[in-house]
This record gives sequence, structure tokens and C-alpha cells, in this order.
Amino acid sequence: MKSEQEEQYVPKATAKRLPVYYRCLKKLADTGVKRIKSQEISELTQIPSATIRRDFSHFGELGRSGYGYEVDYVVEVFHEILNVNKIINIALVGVGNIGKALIANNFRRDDNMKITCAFEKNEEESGKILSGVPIYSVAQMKSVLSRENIHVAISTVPSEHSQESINMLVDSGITSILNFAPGRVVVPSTVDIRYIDLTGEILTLVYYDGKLLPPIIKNK
Amino acid sequence: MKSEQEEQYVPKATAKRLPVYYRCLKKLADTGVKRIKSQEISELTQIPSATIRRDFSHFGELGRSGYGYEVDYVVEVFHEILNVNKIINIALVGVGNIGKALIANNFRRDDNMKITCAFEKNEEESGKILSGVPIYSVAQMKSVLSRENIHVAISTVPSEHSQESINMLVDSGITSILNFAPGRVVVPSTVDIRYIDLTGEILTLVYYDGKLLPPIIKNK
DNA sequence: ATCTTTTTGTGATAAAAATCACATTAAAAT
DNA sequence: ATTTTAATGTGATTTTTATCACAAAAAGAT
Repeated sequence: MKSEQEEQYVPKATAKRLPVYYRCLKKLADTGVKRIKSQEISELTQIPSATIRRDFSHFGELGRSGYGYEVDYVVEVFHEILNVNKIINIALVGVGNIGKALIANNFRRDDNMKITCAFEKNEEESGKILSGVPIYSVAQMKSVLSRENIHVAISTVPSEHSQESINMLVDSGITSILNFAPGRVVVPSTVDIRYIDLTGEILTLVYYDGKLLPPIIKNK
Repeated sequence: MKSEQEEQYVPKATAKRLPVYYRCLKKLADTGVKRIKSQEISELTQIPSATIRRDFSHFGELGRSGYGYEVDYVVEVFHEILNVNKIINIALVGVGNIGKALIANNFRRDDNMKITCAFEKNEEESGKILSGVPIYSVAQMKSVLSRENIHVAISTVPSEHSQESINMLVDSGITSILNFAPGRVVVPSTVDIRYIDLTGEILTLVYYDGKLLPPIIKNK
């Protein structure tokens, strides 16, 4: 039974894993699996079962001792938590290679999020419609975003103009940003920004790989 | 002074930040900045100065009291640490929208990494050459990768076939993988895999936005 | 019913990461 | 040369995250 003073504090580390859980359980539910235990979720997600149980515990007592979790029920709970019922309209800034690929893809298998408009500096692109997504000029950003009440954006604008582009987004009422330019930009504390840093990921991957290959000095 | 032996373990959290530092300092060096203090790096990277100093300290005493850091020198050190001198050849699996965008982009501003070959199931694509990158059939994977001695790969193969594709990569000698399919796959402990999960990022962003959780960054 | 088995949820503990705060060192000023 | 100022590097501490390990609860077996 859920306690009355639930909804306390959810650790950031737990929040990061929520989409992983949701996807995993959704897939199970769709396959017709009715019942699952933390140990099995662990095998599917590569997250230790103790961590899974601890994470789940932040949202109430979702399972039953000696039984496990009712898949449908837990999916329902996570569905609620992540607001998957509400449609998220996303604005895209920067219609280059990556931007175009994102539009073409447009979260096809995620029915609750969609890029609904895009902005591009290059005048040759603006005015066009790609895969049903209208490309506007950056000058139109503020009016379009406020009119359509969008507050989530993805920026694929190159580093040199990243800060500039993010400033405009913030000024247009955007509060959540995913930035493909890895250079850190300054935003007000009311705005949340995350970075997708491909080069950085590769560098750290290789950094660890280099550390693992030779006679390891991994003591403690 | 720190002994060579002590320069052993670098925390994962620090390793993740290394590319951010490197990029920031490189940019400063290129702009002609000769000297910088942790406080200023903090403003540029949004990472607290104490964290920066602690991170740097894992690689020796890079700075001087009452002065700060010699930009050129620190860049040199990070350059060495991250092996930026060594060229990283990357294999790409899955030449769809995202795959094509990655090839077209091909880490243009990062002169030490490059997609040098790609693999695609669809027979219509294989045999072609895109932006100088040859597209092979997946059947050729093992021979091409061992011949070219590549051990880093990016997979943009959709979730349904993700595990299958990663199995082939591992079998072909790949040890570092960046996977654009967010569903967790199983790999041997000798292989390092990271995930780029756009949908997940958006979901957590919006989750926090709903919670109006304060993303406090203290610069000091 | 009763017993055995299973698996949760969570106190307790450990490990990792972030942060504080300042002695120490070096630079800059006088 | 001496004093003042500045900023590092790091012990100490706090906070966050992960893990252990098991009593309690529920399921399933007999």
C-alpha cells in the first residue's frame, strides 16, 4: 500500500533509469508477460536487482513478496510517472544532417513525442516542409513557439552558434533542451539542458579501453 | 609531489568530464588565452571549481598556487591522457537516417576520429560509397573489421535487431560500442557499451520539468 | 491448515562523488 | 626583501548512490 506522504524525493540516478524500466516492462507487457521478478528485470536491463527494487520502492510498494511484479500494473504506474499519456511536442533548431535525420525519424516508435516544427538559419531551407514538419526561419521562433505552446527543444546547431540559438529558445519559453553541441552553454536556473556528446562518448570509451588492455593497475 | 604509483585510479565521474575539460581548454588555447584559474573554467563549463581542481589533481599538480593553470600545458596533458594524437577508426552498423547523417557529418571537427567503414543489411545500400565511406554487407563485417583492425563501433540498428548486430560486432573484435538503440543488450565483460537514448533523455527532461526540480549549479 | 519456498522492501553498510575550507605555495605589490 | 594577495591541492566532511543481507509477507505445495 502506498504511504500518504509519497512523492518525496526521487534520486537523480533513479530518474535516469526510469525510461529503461518503462521500455523494458512495456515490451514485456506487449509480449504478453504477466508476471516478473526483479532478478529477471535485472537480466534484461543489466541493472542489479537490488537497485531495481530500491528504485521501484520510491513509487510505492509495486510488487508482492514471493511473487514479483504484475507487469501490467507496473507499466501503468511508470506510464503515469513519466507522463507518457501526455503528448510532448518538440521544436528542432538546426536542420542540417542530424536535424534532417531526426525529422525523418521523428520518434516513430514513441507515440507520445513528436517534432512538430523546425527552425533553420539558412534561408534556402526555411519555408519548406520535411516529412510533414514545417521549417521556419529563426526569426519566427518566438511567435511560433508561444503560439504552439512548445517548451521542449532539440538543438543541432553547431558549437559556434549554440549559445546564441539556446538564448533564443529560452527567450521563446523553452524550459527543456537537448543539445547536440557538446560545448557547455549558460542557461537560467529555470531551464534544464542536457548534452548529446558523440565525440565525448567515443573519447571516454576509448580512454577506458586503453586503460583495460595493458597489465591493469586497477587496485583500491 | 605525486608518485607514479599513486596516479592509479581515475573516478568514472571524472573520466566523463575529461572531454568537457579538453574541449574547453583547447578552445581557450586556440583563442590565445595563456592562463586560467579553476573559477573561470567553472564559468565556462558549469562544473564547480572544487570539482575541477579535484578532477585535475588525478593527473598531477597541473597548476600553480596564486596563479592558476598554464592553458597550453594543461591542454597538452589532456591531449596525452585522451590519446587525441592517435587516430580512432570507427565502424558504423546501420545505414538508415541517423547512420547516413553520421557519415555525412563524420566527426568533421574532430580530426582524430573517423567513420571508415559501414555495414548495412539492406542489399540496396551495400556496395555503395557515401561521402567516401564504403558500405559493406553485414556478412563482410568480420573480415573487414579484422583486416582494418577496428575496435570501436557505432550501431544505429533498430532495437529489434540490436542484440544481433552487437553480437556480430563483438564477434568481429569490437571492444567499444556506442548504441543508438536504447534497449539494453548483453555483452561480454571485456566489451564496453554506452547508449544514446534520445527518447529517454526527453522523458527525463520532461519528468523533471513536471516536478519543477531545481537544477542548481553552484559556481564558486 | 500448515509448512516450505520465494521474493519483496528496506534497514544497515559500503562505495563513490561532491563539496567545504584552509594550509600551503607561489605570484604580485611594495 | 618583505608583505600582501591569490589560487591551488587536498585533508575532512557531507551527500549521493550502490550494495548487502534478511525479516516479513505472500505464494505455492502438501
